[in-house]
Amino acid sequence: MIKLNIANLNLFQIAESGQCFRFNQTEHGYRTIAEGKILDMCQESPDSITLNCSKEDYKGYWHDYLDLSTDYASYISAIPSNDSFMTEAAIYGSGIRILRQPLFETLISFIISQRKSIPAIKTSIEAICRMCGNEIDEGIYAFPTPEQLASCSMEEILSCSVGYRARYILSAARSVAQGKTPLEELHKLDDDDVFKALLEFDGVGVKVANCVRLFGYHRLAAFPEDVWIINTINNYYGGKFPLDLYEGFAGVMQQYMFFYARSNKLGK
DNA sequence: GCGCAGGTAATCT
DNA sequence: AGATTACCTGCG
Repeated sequence: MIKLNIANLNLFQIAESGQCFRFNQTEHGYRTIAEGKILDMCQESPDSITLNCSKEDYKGYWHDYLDLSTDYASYISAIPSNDSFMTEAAIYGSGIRILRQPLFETLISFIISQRKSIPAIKTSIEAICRMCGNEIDEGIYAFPTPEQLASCSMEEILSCSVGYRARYILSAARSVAQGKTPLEELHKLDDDDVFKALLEFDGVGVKVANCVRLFGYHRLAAFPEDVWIINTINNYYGGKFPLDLYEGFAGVMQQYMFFYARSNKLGK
């Protein structure tokens, strides 16, 4: 058990921020599953959490997964005081951190996300894990590797309620499994080239590529525009968000905006 | 029972 | 380039 005293980290806010689909509330706290590992977490106070994992796993994986080295307070204090919406939104979601999620899982998850509600996305992802992921613990399955998913038939993938996205999923899994698109290698590229490489996948457009760039590759400059963000910009920024004010960390602002708008059912 | 959901690609003008 | 439309299916 690891106890951390840290500001700007709220498990509820992260779970509801829309960046992750297997980071969910449990009886006692929160649980996330990533890279074949399970992490149980508990919010002990606004400024402290406990993690149920070994020191090795913490240092070797979860520390970076939870993005604990990034100073979010500095991003929040960089918000100009005349941007009253963002000031408010950042206070509201000040515990959000942008996770470093497994690349392949992030890619497939956001391909699934198109025109689906968040609960429906989660249902499909769990079905895929159960269908072909390793069983990590009793009834708990890892997200499949590219090879595992690529070896599934179209019918099997269709059975996970993904509809017309099935061919996108299979095509992406095959491309990665065959080494045609080496996801890990893309880490070396700059933001623009990561974006272009992701757009090569069939079924990946601007929105999904930006989500993978932000939530997988941790490129904080990426600014995914989904319906919540578009509505918010239309309603509160006159249709144009001042991206230049947030150069290099607009993705963090996107998260504050999304969480604030969706939690308060703004826009629509 | 029924519209819609964290979009994308194809097919128009 | 910009606008329009079909698309699977579970959730509310």
